[in-house]
Amino acid sequence: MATIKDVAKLAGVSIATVSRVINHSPKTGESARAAVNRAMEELNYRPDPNARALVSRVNDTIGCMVFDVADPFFGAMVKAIEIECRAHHKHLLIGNGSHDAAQERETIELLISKRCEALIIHSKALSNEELTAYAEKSPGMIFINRLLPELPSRCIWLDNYYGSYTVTQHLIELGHKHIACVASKYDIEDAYERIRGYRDALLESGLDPDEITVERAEPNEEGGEQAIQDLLGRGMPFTAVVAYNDAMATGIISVLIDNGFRVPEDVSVVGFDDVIFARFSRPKLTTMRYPISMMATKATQMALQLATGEAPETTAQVFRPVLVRRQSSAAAPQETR
Amino acid sequence: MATIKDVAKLAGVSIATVSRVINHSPKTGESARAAVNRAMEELNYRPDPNARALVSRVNDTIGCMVFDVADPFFGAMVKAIEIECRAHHKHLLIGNGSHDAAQERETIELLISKRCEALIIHSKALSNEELTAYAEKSPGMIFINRLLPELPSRCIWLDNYYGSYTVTQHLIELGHKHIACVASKYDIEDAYERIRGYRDALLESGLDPDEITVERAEPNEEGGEQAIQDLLGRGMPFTAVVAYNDAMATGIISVLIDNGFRVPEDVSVVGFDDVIFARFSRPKLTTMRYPISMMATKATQMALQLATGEAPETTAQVFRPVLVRRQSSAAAPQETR
DNA sequence: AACAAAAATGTAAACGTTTACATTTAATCT
DNA sequence: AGATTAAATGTAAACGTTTACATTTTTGTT
Repeated sequence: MATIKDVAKLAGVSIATVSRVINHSPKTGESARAAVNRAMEELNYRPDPNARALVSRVNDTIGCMVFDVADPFFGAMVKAIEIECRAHHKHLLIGNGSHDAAQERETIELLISKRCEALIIHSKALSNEELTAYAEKSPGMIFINRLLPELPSRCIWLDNYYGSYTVTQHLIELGHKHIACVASKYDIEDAYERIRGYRDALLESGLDPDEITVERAEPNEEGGEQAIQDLLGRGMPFTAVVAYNDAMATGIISVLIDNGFRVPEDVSVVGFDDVIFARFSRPKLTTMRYPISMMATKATQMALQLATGEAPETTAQVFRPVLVRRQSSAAAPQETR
Repeated sequence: MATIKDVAKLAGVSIATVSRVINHSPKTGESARAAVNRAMEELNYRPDPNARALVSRVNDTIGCMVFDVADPFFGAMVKAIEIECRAHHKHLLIGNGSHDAAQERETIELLISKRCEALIIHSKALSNEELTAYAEKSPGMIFINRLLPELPSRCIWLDNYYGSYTVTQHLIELGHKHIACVASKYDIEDAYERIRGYRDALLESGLDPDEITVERAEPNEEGGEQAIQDLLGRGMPFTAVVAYNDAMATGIISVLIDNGFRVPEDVSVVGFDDVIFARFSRPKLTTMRYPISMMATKATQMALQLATGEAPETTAQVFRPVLVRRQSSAAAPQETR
């Protein structure tokens, strides 16, 4: 592979001039610039990013850790980051966290040792303390879907409480009195917040506190199936279910239909996230739209600003989900069962 | 950030010794090794990957281009690659192609100029010639879902013809006589192959060639919706639809149900790919499973072998999809309509 | 035409590693 | 003990860039 020296020789100039042409320095002459460009073209020259990064300390790379790239939610997140990176001519390095503390740690360390300029981290398994420690060492690190009390300006956060409260409220307005909640079994803050939103909505509308029913499971389709089976098995008389996310909602609906319930005529089911397939499941899912693309775009911009030394925000960026009414929620059935 | 010199000084040895310890060279003494490790620990030292790559010419990075990370199919693909990378302690650089020739070119160039050791490319928009030219310059480049006539040993390919033939055959066995095909509108080989498989299955079972009906659209949910609307509008009396992929199948089912058809009682619909949500749509999709994870894993292994100079395969690796029977296909209705 | 100022170019020293080769130290053999 | 060999360590040169500083060339002024 051709080096800067080859280009310099062919163009009949010094390597410094070549470097200046490459970097669009204003102090290069017209003729030299043309000769260098021709030589670069002819040799199919590409600057070695390693050598460049070694001296200039920038490598145009931003790193990203997500729970699982194969999950549509994170797919949307990565896509938004990729688009923003492309716009800034940055490259995107990616790793999965898999909700495993060891793996998250390994992935973050990897990204750091790669000297990424900016880092966008979606951590589920690591403690606030550990993440705060990382952030203090890495100036361009931003957390998405996390709210670190020590470092709010580095965080992008969703108002989960509001979301869960709103969607529960929606069901209450439809006349439902027996509303169950199917939550994630993991001990992370958004899970708590969503349970809290559900609970408060119920309480504030004067429903019997005994109606509060929370079933927890793995936050995917199988988890949804399992949770609803448990609920059904317990003989709870619910007419609506607030699910932790769309995947769980899908599993819940699946089991419900298999057991002879109609959705939404007999039971309403609402999701959370509004992932790509929420629109195409049957019935189409009523859900809270998690503005993950916007959030990821914002995260990338913030991370990039941090990397260039600007202090973009002084406070946490919190986004609000919005209710998307589709077909899986409807008025409560008459109390005849 | 600490450098190797700092470590050397603190450990009281030369930088060469530190380097040997880092790289687990066998010729280091016990005591020196201990001292160096202690110093590295104390300084929280991490070797600069740029400097390392500059001299040793390896940067432990593999690059990957897909159509769209947010698409579940590619999510699964990227995940498999990521797992394989992790196992080999490689980092994963990623870019979208977006089915746009200019963007694909830009992304590939980016990956090449980053000096990735291995490259896994899923190109839709670039010609065989252009891809072959890239591959000849980049020793570690592997193509997935592409069959380059000049470079079969660099390709991982799915037998699309077989898949489409098989699933059409499945419908024929169920007694269907009026089977429509909804294909991708893009002029890429797998689209052709799938149409060919559908057509041959029909022909070989002695069905009237006039029954061959191919509607082409964007290969996503909207495209499926649109294609089936057109078909419905034309008043074709079909009882089954072979869709290009699961997303289109989902859109097709959606419109069909909205128009009062029952799936599969009135119309059977089959997909292709078996993406994550095929199992959770209603009715569950009968589809051909595209073994994308296996293929991506194989691609990564091949790319890595190529990068280390081994010539792993001499012929194209072709995989076969397998029929997954679920609920969206059933026996043809009696001929009473 | 001579000179100053501005513009263009070149020289050489970094950047943080790896590694061939030289040197020192330790171990083994006579 | 001295010679020989093996093991451990050090020295210094590369890798391909960027960039401060020095030098040359061009332009403009008188």
